[in-house]
Amino acid sequence: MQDNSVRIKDVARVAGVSTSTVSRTLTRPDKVSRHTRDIVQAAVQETGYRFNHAASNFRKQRTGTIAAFIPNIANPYYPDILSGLAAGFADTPYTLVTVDTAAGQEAERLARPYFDKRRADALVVTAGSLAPALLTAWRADGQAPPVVEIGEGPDPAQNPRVSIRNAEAAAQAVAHLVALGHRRIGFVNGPQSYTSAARLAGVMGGEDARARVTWTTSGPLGFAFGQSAAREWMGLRDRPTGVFCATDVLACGFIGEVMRNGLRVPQDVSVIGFDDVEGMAYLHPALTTIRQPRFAMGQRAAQMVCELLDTPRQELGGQELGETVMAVTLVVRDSTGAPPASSQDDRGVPRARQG
Amino acid sequence: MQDNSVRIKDVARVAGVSTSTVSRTLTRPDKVSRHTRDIVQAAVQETGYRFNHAASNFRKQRTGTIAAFIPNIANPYYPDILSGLAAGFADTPYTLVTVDTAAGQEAERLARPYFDKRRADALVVTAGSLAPALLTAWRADGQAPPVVEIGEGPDPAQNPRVSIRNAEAAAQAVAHLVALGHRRIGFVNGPQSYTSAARLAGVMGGEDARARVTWTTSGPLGFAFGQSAAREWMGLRDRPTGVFCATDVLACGFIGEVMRNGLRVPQDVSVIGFDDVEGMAYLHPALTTIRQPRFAMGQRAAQMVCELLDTPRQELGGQELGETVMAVTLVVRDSTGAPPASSQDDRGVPRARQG
DNA sequence: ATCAGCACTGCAACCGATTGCATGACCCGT
DNA sequence: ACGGGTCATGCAATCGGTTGCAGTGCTGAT
Repeated sequence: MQDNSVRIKDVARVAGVSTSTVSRTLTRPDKVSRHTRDIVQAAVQETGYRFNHAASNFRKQRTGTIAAFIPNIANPYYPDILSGLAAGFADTPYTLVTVDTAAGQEAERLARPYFDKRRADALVVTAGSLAPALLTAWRADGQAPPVVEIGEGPDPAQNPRVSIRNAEAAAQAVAHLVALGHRRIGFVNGPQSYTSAARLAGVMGGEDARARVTWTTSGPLGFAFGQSAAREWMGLRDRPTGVFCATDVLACGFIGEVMRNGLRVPQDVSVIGFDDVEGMAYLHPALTTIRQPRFAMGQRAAQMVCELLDTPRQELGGQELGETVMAVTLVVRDSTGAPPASSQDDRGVPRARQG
Repeated sequence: MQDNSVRIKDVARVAGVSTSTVSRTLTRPDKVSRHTRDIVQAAVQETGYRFNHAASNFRKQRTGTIAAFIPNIANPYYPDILSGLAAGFADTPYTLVTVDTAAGQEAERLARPYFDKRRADALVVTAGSLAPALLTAWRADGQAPPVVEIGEGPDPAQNPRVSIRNAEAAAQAVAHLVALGHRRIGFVNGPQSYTSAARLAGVMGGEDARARVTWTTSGPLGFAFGQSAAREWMGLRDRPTGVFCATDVLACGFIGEVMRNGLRVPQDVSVIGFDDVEGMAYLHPALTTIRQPRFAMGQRAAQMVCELLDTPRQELGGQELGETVMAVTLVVRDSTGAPPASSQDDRGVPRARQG
């Protein structure tokens, strides 16, 4: 009843039809008459046949694999993206393979092999996982499978992409601080990248926002740099009263260090993060942040991949899918508030000395 | 020079040998004469041939895939495990596929398909990702690939396993609190599982430790339950002065809520976590915890998988590999300290009313 | 009655590497 | 010089579905 060596030909024998018919019954039931279909299905039951994806994929010259590159799996930004991708591929025949490129450090060794149609049917590359130049070069190889990008990247997009408006979102974060009355604002940015450039542009965007941003710094994503940014901030003469961190993780490291030094958040300094990563709502203070719909972004990317793959080579495939831009949300929690009283009087351009 | 349609037979033609020879040159160079090998390798260069793993795997009736099941990818416990696994498989022909089983909720749909040699060459199942009963049942299927377990599980181990001594480690955490002078100790445990049972056993292990544990609770892993545990704790009459949380995430949620209510850590309550998850060292206060060597555990598991797969069916394979037990480390940071003065006098069995 | 058109099914080649078995060359001991 | 052994290599079947093409039978229109 359920031997491990049941093949399509065994089913065919039992059903008294050819393997072609069994194959068709399994993959395109509409091409087979109702009668035959029933017979074959009964035979499948009787034999305990289980479909062999590997063989099918091989014959079809596909892999059934989608590779997703992420810069650092330890960064809590990615789990939701991956869940979204997984959800998006859940009812498809595709298997998701996640590759941590160590922020691109190991890209040559780990990612390069996937730029080959025989290794993956499509690729999902998240911002920061691969130098854009490498992506372009490898993508041009001819052997490369289609790619879908997630996050900020070169404009216009070379591939279908799902993203957010980083500049606008960053501006929104700054606006939140300004609305609370902050007149000296700091910005802790991530390392040089399209993403950080966009966010910086957003922060510096408005005439009057720019005047209020008195301090910016940038460094590697991760708690450690949040911590050093806090140290830097503490050493400042006219400390910004509101600090926007380009990432919740940075914000978390920043807040921890600031509090360790006896300062209070938001009484002494307001901090707003970005991403709305898991857990930050449970800290004290709960982190105010800009939420990215990461799950939905992953899911949408998966959907794009499927469209790309289902669409026969009729058109350029990629170009038509274009870019899906998702909305972010300001999530106000407890890490932002009015600036300390001593700086309440400040207006416009910050003064050189604190009152 | 580099067409996408270069196959082994093209290389053979260019080299003037048979495909068998090319294949052997590629996979078992020692079976080919030095002379021929050079010729073939030159032909490989010239043609730009790239090996087709899918075809190779298919012919060899393997998949080249190792599936790893984890309960929840959003839990910061797993990234390091996955990195370790990835590192362990880095120089092997295996591809790691990560499957989030939603704590086993979706196991039937997501994990079951992999219990089939045609889907994966081996499985890595982490504690909590799959009900042990399902694992046993599916494993017995005959079609199932070998599995390696990570974490606590049924004793004796049915499969090769890498683990830590959860009971001892938990006892160590309690001992740390006791050594600091705590006489009323609380334990916030995870949901019912082999892991939580072992930790509870450890907590309750010693005669005198048991007397000191005045409160235990258990619930789902995650920040939210850490928070509710804190609320529960705050409502207690004779609050434990030291609390051991079975997970850093629980500890984090616990501390956040406690501080939000104006209490200080460790001045008012000491909290020790478990795992040493990323980021917890940057919080305020930095979390004292028991470190699990997660990366090494993943790496060791990968190594076991390879041994299992390399070893021909000569012996039972699994049984001989047994269990690798790794050492944990107490990492003392700032979330634990002496109990508050008001409870310093407490000795031995806690009193019913606070002095 | 005839035939185009359609629906269904079978035949057999095919995806690309692997490998058991056969072959031929050559070596060695007796 | 011959039988047995070793080494290197080639032949061809094989892994398990898939699919282009051809064949069969039936319907409906003329």
